[in-house]
Parts: sequence; C-alpha cells; structure tokens
Amino acid sequence: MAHRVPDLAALELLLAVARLGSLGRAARELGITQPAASGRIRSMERLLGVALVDRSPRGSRLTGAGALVTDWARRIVEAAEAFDAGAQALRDRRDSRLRVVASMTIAEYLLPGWLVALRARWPDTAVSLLVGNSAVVAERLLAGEADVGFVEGIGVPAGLDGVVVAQDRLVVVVAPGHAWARRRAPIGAAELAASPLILREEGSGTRAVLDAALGGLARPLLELSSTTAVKSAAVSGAGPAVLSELAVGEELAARRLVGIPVDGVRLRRELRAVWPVGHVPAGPVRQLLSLTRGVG
Amino acid sequence: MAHRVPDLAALELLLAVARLGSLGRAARELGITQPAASGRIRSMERLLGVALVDRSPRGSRLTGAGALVTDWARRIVEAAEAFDAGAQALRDRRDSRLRVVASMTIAEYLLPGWLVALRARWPDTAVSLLVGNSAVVAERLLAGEADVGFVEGIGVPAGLDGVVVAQDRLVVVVAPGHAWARRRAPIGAAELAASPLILREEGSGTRAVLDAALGGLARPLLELSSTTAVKSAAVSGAGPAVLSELAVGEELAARRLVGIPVDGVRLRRELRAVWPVGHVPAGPVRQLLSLTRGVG
DNA sequence: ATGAGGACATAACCTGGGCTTATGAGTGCT
DNA sequence: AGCACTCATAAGCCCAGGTTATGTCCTCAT
Repeated sequence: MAHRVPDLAALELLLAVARLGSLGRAARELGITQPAASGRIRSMERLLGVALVDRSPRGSRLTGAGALVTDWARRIVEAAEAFDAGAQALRDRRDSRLRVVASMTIAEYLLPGWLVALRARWPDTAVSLLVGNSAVVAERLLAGEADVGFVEGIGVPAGLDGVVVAQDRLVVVVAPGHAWARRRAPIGAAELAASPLILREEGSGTRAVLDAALGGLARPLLELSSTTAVKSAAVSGAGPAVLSELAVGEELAARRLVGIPVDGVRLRRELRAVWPVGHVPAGPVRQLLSLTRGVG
Repeated sequence: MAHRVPDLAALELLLAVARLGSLGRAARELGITQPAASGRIRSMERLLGVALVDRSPRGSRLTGAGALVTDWARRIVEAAEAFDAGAQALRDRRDSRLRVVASMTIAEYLLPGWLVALRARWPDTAVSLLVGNSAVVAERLLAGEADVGFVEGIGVPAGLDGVVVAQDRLVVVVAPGHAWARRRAPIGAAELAASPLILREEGSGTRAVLDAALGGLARPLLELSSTTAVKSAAVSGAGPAVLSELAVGEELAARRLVGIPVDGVRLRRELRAVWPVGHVPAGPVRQLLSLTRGVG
C-alpha cells in the first residue's frame, strides 16, 4: 500500500509547487535544492504513471491529473499536520506553557485541529497533552498540574468552572444499503430501544449517554471496544450503530454512512472547557478557547 | 513538518501492531522481518518522544499515548488509501475494464472512497478515471470511451439515463467567531442574496446552483478559483461562504466551520450516475453503483 | 526441572534512494 | 546582446532502513 503512495515530503513539495508555480521556488521554500525537487517530482510521476506538472522555461503549472492528485495529497498532508500537532503536545509532557488534559473523544477528534490552528496563530505556545476521564481532568486541574481541561458529559465536576465549547450529538447510522436508509419517518425512542444496535462496550462514555437517554435499555447486536471498530462494522452493513457525530462526520459527508433521524430521545451532550473556580482563563488558555469558541 | 511525522510505512506498521498485538506478526503481515519492525517502531518512538507500545515476552500492546497516536495515524493512512485508489484509477486510464468519467466535485470527494471499497470487494476490477464537466461526461459516454459517468446538476444530459446516487447540498458556513454563528433564526433568501459572500468564480457548478436558487443575485465578497481557497478564506474568518456540504463535512464535524440554516432557498442538487440510454448497468458498472447506492 | 518455542533486542553488514554541487540549455525582458 | 529566470542532467556522497545471525527473557508442556 505504502509502496504506491509518495512520502509526505513529496506530497508537501507537490502542494508547494501548485501554490508557487515553480519547482525552484517550491524547493527553496522547503529548504532543498532545485534539482532535488525536480527529481522528487519526476520520481513521483514515475510512481503514479501520470504527468503531474507542465514544465516550461518560465514556471511549472499543474496538469489536470496533477490538480486532482494535489487535492488528494492535501487530505493526507492535513491529516499529517493534525498528527504532528497532537504528537507535539503529547511529547512535551511537562514544563510547557499550556498544559491541557482532555477526554479521549476530544483528544482524538477535536484537539488536533485546534492545535494546528493554535500553532498557526501563536507558533511559540508550547502545548502538552494528557488524556483521561472526567475524574482525572478534575484531579490534574485542582492539583495545578494542568491549565485547562476538556470534558464531555452532563455537568461540570466539583471545584471547576467551565463553558460549553461544542455540542456532541450521538447519531444513529446505517450503511446506505440498510433498510433504514430508505425510511422516511424518524425512529422513536421505543423502536430504538427495541432494535439490536452496534455499540461501544458498557462503561464507555458513548454507551452511558445512550443508556441514560433510553433508560438503560439499549440492546446490543455487537459490542465493540473502539469507536473505529463500531464504525467499520456499520460501514460494512452489519447493522445500525450509535456513534458520536464527531466520529462519523466524514463518513456521513461521503455517504458511506447514512444518518437516521431520531425522535423523542435526547442524544446531545455538551463538550466543555473547564478550569479551577476563580481561575479566569487568560494567556494561552484564552488563546486556545478563542479558537474553539471563536470569541477571540 | 514532514520531519516530525513518521512515514506511511511506519504508520501502517503501527496499525498492524495495534491490530495483531505483536511486532513479529505485524512484520510478517507487511512482508518485512521482525528486527526491521522493531527498529521502525523504536525510531518512531524516538521521533515522537513518547512510548507507543508495551513490549513483553508474550506480545506487544499499545500504551495510552500509543492508542491515541494510532487513531491519528489511522486518519493519515485512510487518506493515503483514498489517494492510492484515485491514483490507480488515474494510472489505468487506458485499456481497463471500468472507465469512469466524473465531475470534479465527485471525483475529489466521493470517488476515492468508492474506489477503495470497490477494490476491497472486487480487487481485480481495474478502474480508470477521467475528470470533466457534464458536457465532457456526455461526450465520452456517447462515444463509448467511458462505461459510467457521474454528474452534478439538475437534469440528465440528452442521450443518457441515470439514477441519483447522492444528494449534494450547498451550505452557508462561517468561522465560529463570525456574528452569524450565534444567530438563532435561519437566513432568508433575501438576506442571503443581499450579503456579500465568499464564492467560487462564475461558471463553476457550485456558483451556478447558488445563482439559480437566488435568481442570479449572489453578491461576491471574494471570488476564488478553487473550493479549497474558499474553504480557507471562510475558516480564517474572512466572511460567510457557500460551499458543497461534501467539501466541508470534516470542518463542520470539527467545528472549524459552523453551518448556518437557510430558509426558503432550494440549495440541493442531485449527484447522478449516468450511462447511455439502453445500456443497462451490468458487470463492473453495477458493482460500483451497488457501492454508491447500497442496492447490491 | 528442563528444554522447546515465541517474542523482542542487539550487532554487523549492505544497498539504494535522495541529497548536494556543478553545469548546460531554453525563454523572455531590458 | 546579456542578464535573470526557468528546468534538466551528471557525478559523487551519505545514511536510513533493510537483511541475516544471534542473544535474552519469559511461559508452557513434558
């Protein structure tokens, strides 16, 4: 698989060429020499079997295929940037200026994007990240070992203040081929509770919200231990699944999964930024919050 | 940037270790030796500055940080698979069994996912891909140079039959900091037509749909020549933008953009699979359609 | 207890991709 | 004409990452 996809450096080079219109300028921007860039693009074209750029004595322009490939490449590079931002935070365990402690869902799906944005606007803010459930978040904040926390759930842990930064909604999804994908009427609470569903295991946050909403009645068709596994099962048509909207945003947009409207069930939960009471967010914390809520 | 992100082979190895629970088995699956896998994981941990797997004499299990990193890595690998599927199709432009011609939006956002699924289920189907507007799609199909086409828009070009495979909806989006992000009431047609918007250039499919819906009245604040540019401008807070839901699914899920409800304007458009009249879809075409509509 | 087997680590060696510098050739502006 | 810009080619160097061969540790079955 990896054999047929150019490496990240090559993809970034391609994006730079697309943006700057010249191999040489792209090379300079990436800190390599022009022949290196030339060779890299050439070997990428050989790998893909498609001409990507039109060279001319006064610059290089993408071919039609090149434009398409560049768009696919951009997806990879963006995912890599999110990875990098998250990894960077994970690496700087202590002694960094902004210490974040967050729940798994937020750390997985939201934080990388925020960190990319944070670094774009305030490149000098060093961020560290710790992952844990609500209890861990509260403990670290109150011990002064973290500057800001993110939790999902109904309330704010004792001793903390907070604001809602996002809504998470659980959604019922099925593969496009499933019978439910063609129904017009929303599903009611009773029917949902009676239907066997693909779910996270008991004890997970997602499962807890669903059980609470239904009154502890969710019937498992499959119980899987990771969000990804649930998603894969649903995509492959095993049955209806209940998942965080955050986890399936891409699948819904691409129609690999279809969302089924639900009626009479409260499947929202708030995602909150939290901090010790009295500690008014300032400095880096405020910067981060401004990105998540758009108040800055 | 690329310096701090492991290469794709390393990320795939990490996913394999997570799945199989053993360095050696993961190595075997990827066709390399155990010491190579061991070294690769080690150098990845050195690069990230975080322990990713717990080695024991009876297997390897992910650490907490490792699980998080693995999830981020999965995003990159999935993007790479889509890239590969698209590139493969582009490469086999000639002499292949399933020749697809599609519009830009579909080729960029939907086809890669379909092709990954197609290859997973029918690995021997060689796919080729050509991109063009509706006229090009019709021309190729009628000339017998393509087996199936995908178009976006209101109707089916003359001489072709088709089915709707997905709905595309134009959405109005703003950055979370924009004033509209906090309004409760939907925007009406008149207000939308009166507001300066970030738009694709005139002549693009997206712009055509918007102009038609508003009666040719859209007021540009910025006119940009690519979907990506419009998206970037909107994310950076330049103003409200109108974009295909497909293009912003990820940004909406991650709350980098906020969708504004619109009232009284028909912003849907159908995405259709098309073929020459009389040509009942069969073989590979039918396989592909079964993935897009879930009827197979 | 003791030996077999699996899993990971270490060591020594080898190969090739990708970088660099140096240079040539085509185009257009002044 | 000549400068300034583009990209291509050639020759040489370096090291990341692979391989084979071995060592250590644990567990399980005889």
